[in-house]
Amino acid sequence: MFIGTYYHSLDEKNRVSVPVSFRTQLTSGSVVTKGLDGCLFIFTSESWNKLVAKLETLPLTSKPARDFLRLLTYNASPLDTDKLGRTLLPENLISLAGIRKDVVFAGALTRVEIWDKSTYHTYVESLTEKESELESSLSELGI
Amino acid sequence: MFIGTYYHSLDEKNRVSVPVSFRTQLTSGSVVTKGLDGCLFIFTSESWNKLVAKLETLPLTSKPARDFLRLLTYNASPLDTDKLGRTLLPENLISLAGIRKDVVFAGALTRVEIWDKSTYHTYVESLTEKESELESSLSELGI
DNA sequence: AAGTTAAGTGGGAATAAGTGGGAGATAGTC
DNA sequence: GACTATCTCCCACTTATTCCCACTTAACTT
Repeated sequence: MFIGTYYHSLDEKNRVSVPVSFRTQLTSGSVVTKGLDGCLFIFTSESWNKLVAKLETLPLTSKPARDFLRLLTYNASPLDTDKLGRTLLPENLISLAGIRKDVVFAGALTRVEIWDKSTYHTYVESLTEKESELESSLSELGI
Repeated sequence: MFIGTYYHSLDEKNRVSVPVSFRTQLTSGSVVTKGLDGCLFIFTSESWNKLVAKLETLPLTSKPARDFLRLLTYNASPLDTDKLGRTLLPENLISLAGIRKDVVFAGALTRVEIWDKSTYHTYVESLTEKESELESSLSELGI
């Protein structure tokens, strides 16, 4: 289970430290890819394999299926860490998430999200503003 | 499993480097052929055999089935690599995919897709535009 | 409060990968 | 049968990536 927010910085070689408390769970086989709302998702190998199993059932002959598959796989990259706990973010993911230097790691239970710091703050502010709307849509979901 | 995007260039002898992370999986018996949406497909011998098995069950009397089978088989070619990890792309596949010099290799789980760089960017932009529609398919898959 | 330990960041060196060119061999044609 | 052209294999150079080490900062313990 991933919770909490951690600030780190990207160095000139596109390396960033993975928060210590996430490291034991992000074992070999974890995958980082394009997420939603402007962030990146890190899947554990377990949750990534579940997703892959579903994606592999998609028919080759369906255009929307191909589009969808490519959206997830083209930008995916294995999350490897060096022995100091850093991972190398691919250029395409850095630009997709608009990451400059300051990076935010945020735990979202089953996955970790990576944000550019300023994008993150803008998003969190918009969350606060919409809090009351959120409550009503949440009750519809039965929470 | 193939994931990620890699840029390489075609030299004057129509050779192109296969991304390192794909090489161990693209063993002898792999096949490159005309793909869909303007790219080429590379299948591993395993995924190629599965596809062939499906194609063989298609009724001879179905025109679309015949068309699809011919599309894949007429242009298929074994993917051989030299000892530096380069493969020679046949002329017909190069022109089919509109490849000039800059080539994109993109992993799509069971297959690798080869794009001309500018065709690739055009396609990815079109993907971005319909991203919100595609996101709704996420929930259909239970993601 | 100070020392010790763990974590974050930066730089440099070694290694691997990408690209281009050349030489040798084979096949086809005159 | 010889010459030419094409294709394939091999080598070398340049660029990129990865690994390793050191320094700094922060946190925790005594």
